[in-house]
Amino acid sequence: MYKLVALVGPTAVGKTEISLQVAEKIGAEIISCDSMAVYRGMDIGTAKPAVGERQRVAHHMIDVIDPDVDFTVADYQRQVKGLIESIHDRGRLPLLAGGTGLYYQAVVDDYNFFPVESLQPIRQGLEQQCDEDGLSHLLGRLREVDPDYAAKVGPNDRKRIIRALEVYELTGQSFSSLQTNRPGAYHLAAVGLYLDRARLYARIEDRVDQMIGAGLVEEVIRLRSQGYHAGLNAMQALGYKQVWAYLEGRLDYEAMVKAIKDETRRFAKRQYTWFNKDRRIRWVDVGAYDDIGILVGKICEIMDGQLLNA
RNA sequence: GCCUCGGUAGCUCAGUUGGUAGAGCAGCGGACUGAAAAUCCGCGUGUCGGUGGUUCAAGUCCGCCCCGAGGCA
Repeated sequence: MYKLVALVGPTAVGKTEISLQVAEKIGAEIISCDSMAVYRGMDIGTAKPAVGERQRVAHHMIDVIDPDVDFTVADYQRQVKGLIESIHDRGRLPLLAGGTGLYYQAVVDDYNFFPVESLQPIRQGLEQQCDEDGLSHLLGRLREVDPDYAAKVGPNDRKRIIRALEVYELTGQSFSSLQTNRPGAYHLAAVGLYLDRARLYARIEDRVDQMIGAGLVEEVIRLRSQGYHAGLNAMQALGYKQVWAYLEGRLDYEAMVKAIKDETRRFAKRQYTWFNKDRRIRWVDVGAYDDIGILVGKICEIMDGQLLNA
């Protein structure tokens, strides 16, 4: 069984520098656990580690595809599984570092994703039916083929209702019956970086201002000139979505900046909600340390302890 | 000094002829298996500036005080 070390936490908590130092100290390679850092050309708004930082420690799952390519949690998991193996083969440790809860969970709990050919035509058909007959009609159909999931999903959760029907059409099996996992798939050591809301929110505001100062708007203009459009999944990323709205005249400049900050704060809150659920994560209060070296030492100590007990 | 307007949730404000208060934004809690930085669900969080009256009952009426903005001297 492979060892897997994870460092998670909300956006702007300081993951990048801490994870670099942890990786250097424990001899790890970093596997980015970030759904938006996979896209090339989206650098400023995703706060990717700088090129120099990526030379300090080997990084994976950053800049792996262009923004108009479909990329899913299943793609992510498949690639990361391979990386964990090859990193161990090199005699190093894999450090899963980031803030995308679903991607983290899909790896550490080894979610079961069945193989499918093409899902877009079926999904688009369902989208169209939803527009024509209404979402409640689709929910009614879901009740017939997967009553468990129909009872669980929110009646307005269009994405999940459509997805569940899509899975049924693809596999002939109910969505809920296919949702299996293996929580003990790795020897896991997981640390969460915590910072109280007041300080985290102040950091978020600063960072958004910095991103804009560093040319976030110009980055989106460049993506637009390269032919990418606002409807892409990649462009739903925080910051990018609001800049597009600004460029298309749907938000004025001030409202754009406010929207990015507001949405980023809410995102950080959702990240806490997600990671709080995983009881294996040991939380470290970043705000309690003035010296990052001591903080890193503490994190490594916790990780060592978890790996020994595994 | 006098006059006017204002002081209600974190912010901006609403609050009929008196019946212990509600909107937006912000915030908080939760869910989450192929879009996840996505998507969805739930929750008003309050010395109504202070104080003394009138009243069965005061955010609403009266007195005094405090604070802010403007006006007149």
